[in-house]
Order: sequence, then structure tokens, then C-alpha cells
Amino acid sequence: MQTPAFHSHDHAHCTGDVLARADALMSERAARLTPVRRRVLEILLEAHRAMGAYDVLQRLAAEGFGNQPPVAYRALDFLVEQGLAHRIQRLNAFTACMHPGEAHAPAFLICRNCNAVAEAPASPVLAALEAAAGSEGFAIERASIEAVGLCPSCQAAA
Amino acid sequence: MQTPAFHSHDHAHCTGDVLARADALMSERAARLTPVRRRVLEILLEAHRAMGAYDVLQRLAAEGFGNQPPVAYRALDFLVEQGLAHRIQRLNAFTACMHPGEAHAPAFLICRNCNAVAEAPASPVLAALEAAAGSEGFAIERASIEAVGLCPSCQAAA
DNA sequence: GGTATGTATGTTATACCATAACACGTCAAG
DNA sequence: CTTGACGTGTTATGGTATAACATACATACC
Repeated sequence: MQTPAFHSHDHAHCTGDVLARADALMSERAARLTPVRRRVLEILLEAHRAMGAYDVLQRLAAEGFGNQPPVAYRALDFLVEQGLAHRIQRLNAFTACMHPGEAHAPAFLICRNCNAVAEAPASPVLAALEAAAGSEGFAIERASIEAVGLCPSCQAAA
Repeated sequence: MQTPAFHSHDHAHCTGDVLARADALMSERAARLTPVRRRVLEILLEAHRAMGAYDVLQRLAAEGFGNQPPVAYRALDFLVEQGLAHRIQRLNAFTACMHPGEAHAPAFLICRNCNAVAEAPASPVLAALEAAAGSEGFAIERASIEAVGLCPSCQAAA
């Protein structure tokens, strides 16, 4: 599977697909995809774009879950730890991972016009970064690679 | 000049050197390195690590400058625009650029133990990222590449 | 079944990060 | 000497994130 990218796609299908794989992954590990956590993942998948913690929280509260920040942050942190979601530093926001389970070093392409976020294949990027870090004697544990620019649609519009 | 890295170095020298080059750059352009801005740059250089805006503000206030957040943020934003400082998204913090003027795509190595931050040469990383983005039709304007891990000293200590 | 233990959720309170909007001062151009 | 651009100071507010504690729920073990 290539990256989901900015192009149109069968959204219901990709959402269901990811959820199913999330369930499978959580059984494999000893992790529990509780109602709040599952719902947060669904919300992220439905939105299909980066959402702030407080946006997620609002949705949760409207559905009878707790309405205090920690409720959202805990679920989001869990999803990030489990590789089911990613945090976009640049936007102080979160987005569902579109191919959970696969080992992947995420690189994000953020459109500054429409705010869409795509995951790009980042292995070569990571390799280059490892090389640069290695020559400094630095041991990388996690990396975040985020690019801001214009997605294809917004380039066309301009 | 290679990256400053995590190793010991003549700190007074690198600070003075960068300041001198900042002055030169500001004359070239039509930009003004006013007292507040210059002082903020000095503070960042002296600290030689990432500092939050409020940390900088505290220092400024103690020296008779304004003590409200915008004072710090405006100076910091100016320095970032001019390429004299960088924002570290991961830390909500700022750090002085160690080689201003030189075209450079910054990649940051952040030690999770001692919080030191080094700039690593990122051209290859950037190239790989451009390639990945290009295949999606995405046009990169700015990128932030940040790695969290352990610096050499903290690896040795562990 | 009952109970202990760990984990998840809910809630209060607070800390931290960032910017909008307006007032005042200064300096150079006209 | 006035106008306009820019920089700084200040008030107020908005957005992001977490510490700390209380409660509930699940599972495993007796």
C-alpha cells in the first residue's frame, strides 16, 4: 500500500479497514481499545485531518464521555503510543495513522492552505537523518519530520 | 564549519562570532537588530540550549525591558524570520542559530536527558524528503526535522 | 463468590504557551 | 513640522497541556 496522499479515495472503506486492523493489533498486544479510545480513533478517522485535543474533547463530551482535557489527552496519548495515531507538532494536533502496525517512520506533509495532512514514506529520510546523527555520536530514539507547503489541489487552485 | 555538536568548545568565541555575523547580516538587509532583539539573541547564545519564550522574558524583565509575553515573542519571531534563531517545535522553545547567513535546512538533535540541542547537517535529509514529497505532488516550503534521543555524554553516563 | 490488584476514567485545579488589540514613542522622508 | 512606518509597552484573553486525587471497572487468584 502506498500512502493515502491527498487524492480522493473510498473513505468509509479506509476507515473501516484501519479500525479492523487496530482491533487486531490491540488483541495481539496486551492493550485494550476501550470505548473512549476507540471512539477517539473513529473521530480522527472520520475527520481524516489533524484535530486538536480540544476538538476531540468536544466531540467526546457531546457523546456522554468526560468533558475534561485529560480524557482526550489520555486517549490520544494511548493511540500515539500504540502507533494508531500521530501527533503533528507543528499544528498541536493529532491524526489517525493510516497504516498502523506496519513499521514506519512517519513524515508528514502539511498543506498550509487546506490543512490536509498526508503521511509520506520516510525510510530514506530517516536513513539520512540517522547518518547525520551518527556522525555526531547522537543516538536517535524518535524523530518527527514535518513539511509545510501546498498540496496538489491547492497548487492547482493557485 | 561543521556543526557545533555536543562537544565542548570555546563558548565565548562562538557567541561573539555569531553576534558579529548577525550584525553584518542585519546591515546587509534593511533589518534592525534593536536592543531587545540583540539582547534576546545574546541570551539564547549564552544559554546555548533551547529556551522557552517565558524563560527569555524573565531575563529581559530582570534587565528593565518589558515583562509581557509579546515582548519576548516579537523579538524571537524576528530572530527566527531572519534566520538568527530556530524554533524547536518539540520543546515549544527557541535556540540561537549557530551559523546564520549560511543557507541551511536545520535538523535538530534533542537530548532527552540533558535537553541539549544540536544542529546537524540536513541537506541529504532534506533531499530525501523532497523526493518523497515530490512523488505525492506536494510542494515543500518549509520543513522541520527533529530527533529525540541521547547525546554522546548522556549515553556514556548511562 | 469474594477480594485484591492493576488499569482506566472522571474531575478539579492549575500551569504553560501564544496572540489580538490598542497606546505610546521614535525616527526618517517628504 | 507633520506624516507614516516601525518598534515597544501593556492589557486582556485564548489555546494547549498536565499534576493530583477520586472513583469505577476488569481480571486473576484464593
